[in-house]
Amino acid sequence: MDVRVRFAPSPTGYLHVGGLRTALYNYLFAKKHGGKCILRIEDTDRTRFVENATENLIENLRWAGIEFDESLEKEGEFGPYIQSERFDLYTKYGKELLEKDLAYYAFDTSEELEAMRERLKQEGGSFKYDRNKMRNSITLGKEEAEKLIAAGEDYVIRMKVPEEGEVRFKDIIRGEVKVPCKDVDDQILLKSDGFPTYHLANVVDDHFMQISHVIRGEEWLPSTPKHVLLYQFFGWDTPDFAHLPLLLNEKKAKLSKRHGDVAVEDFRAKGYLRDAFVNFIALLGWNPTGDREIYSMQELIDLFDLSKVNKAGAVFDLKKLAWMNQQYLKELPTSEAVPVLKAELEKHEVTGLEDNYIAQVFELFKERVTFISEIPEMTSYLYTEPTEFDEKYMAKRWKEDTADMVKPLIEKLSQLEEFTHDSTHDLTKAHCEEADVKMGQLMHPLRLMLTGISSGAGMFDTMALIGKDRCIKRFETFLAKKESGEI
RNA sequence: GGUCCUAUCGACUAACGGUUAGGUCACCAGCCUUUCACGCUGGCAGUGGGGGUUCGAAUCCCCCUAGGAUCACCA
Repeated sequence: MDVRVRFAPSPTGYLHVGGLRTALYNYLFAKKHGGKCILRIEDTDRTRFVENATENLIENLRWAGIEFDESLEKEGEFGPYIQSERFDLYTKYGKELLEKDLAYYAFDTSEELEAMRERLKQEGGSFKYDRNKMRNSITLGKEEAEKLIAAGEDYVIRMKVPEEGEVRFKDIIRGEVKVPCKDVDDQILLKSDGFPTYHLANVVDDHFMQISHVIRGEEWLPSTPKHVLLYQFFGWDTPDFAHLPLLLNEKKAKLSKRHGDVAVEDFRAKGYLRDAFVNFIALLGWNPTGDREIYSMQELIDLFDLSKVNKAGAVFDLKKLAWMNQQYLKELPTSEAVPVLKAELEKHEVTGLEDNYIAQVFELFKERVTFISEIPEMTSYLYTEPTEFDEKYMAKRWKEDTADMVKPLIEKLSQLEEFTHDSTHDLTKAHCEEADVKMGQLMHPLRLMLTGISSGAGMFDTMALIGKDRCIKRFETFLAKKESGEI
């Protein structure tokens, strides 16, 4: 059988990380089996139309490295790939069900349905549609129903779930699932505006697009019996199902927009690296070996195994994501980092630096940060002379005699022709041996005078980056301030 | 409340009847070191409970408990 899978999001205006994981697994599965991965937009809810939502979706998926074999932008032979343009299909198959007596008209208003649910709640038990007590073509009779429709009354079409028996289906991840028919609701198939609900549209489209495997989130598991029944009603083959474990927040509830970031673009904006993010998402619910964390997209494809995906939900841990990002940041080619860092520096009004200089800054700081965006702030002393000096650091490292100890070294440094990491290092080392002081005794005061803070890259690298003239000037300024008692 | 799903360190996971239950994040300690990081080494920490099946159970079955999802003219 040809593998054909689809990612079928509704255009809500953003791509949820759970959606990205679903799209990714569909993609990995298709690639692994040499099949096709399809993108279908499910926009049957007219009330939720969002401008540019589809473009946003596609753009974010593309960023993640997920390319579809068939989509709105790349039509295959099973289009259209957006449900609002497949309207007639759903009408046709809704009608077919009506003719087969596997569906019926219902005229209940939302108030009447509300009242029914309230009543059912009082009685205890389920809240499913009470077919025999409501206003529909079963209680009213076909003729009366047609009269109402002719008179212009609003109606929906509901599926007629058998009263006896049970629905069974195989889930690749969970095994066999069974649900008694009496617990399956008479789902609305066609709404009063004539548009289909997800359930009808999804089944019809999956059938005609020849989808072989339905890979989606676990939230769809409870409605899958309805879908299976629909396949049976139509006499169509049922695809294989795989319901992915939910992505959870710290409280172990479904990750939702209410708490923190869930949109892929939020993570992008924060500066997460594409490969790191995708790697992390891929490992939520599955790990190919258990003794490795870093995998390329190609490795994920080669190793992907749907049947080994976890059943239990996975908590989305930002700390591990941060670690993952750092791992990728360390390996990021400097040429790719430079434009990003340059833009970040511009946000801090640092401009006019040579690419080569920015590259050196990145090299020195990539192992000290999670995001490139953190670099400008922690390297501000490279661009402007420090005016504040960490008091704790000063108290700890600047003693009575420090000025006198440091002056001879500064004098020697100022004589240096070549001011590089090696030359300053060699000179300082020789000086320390000669003067019989430990390197640390001088390194800290130098750092204090030059940067004002206690952390940063190696001192000799830092000096080389600041340059001889600026270094000497900062030493002198600091010493003068010390002498005048300003600091 | 009905239905369905789920249950290995705090978190992500490996072990698909036989391992001293492994790896990673986080945390702690040490090493490295001119600081901060990185890195390295070590440590803490887990099969929810009870019954079965079996020579042997994290793994298979049942019950309990706990969590979650779902029950819209949303997807």
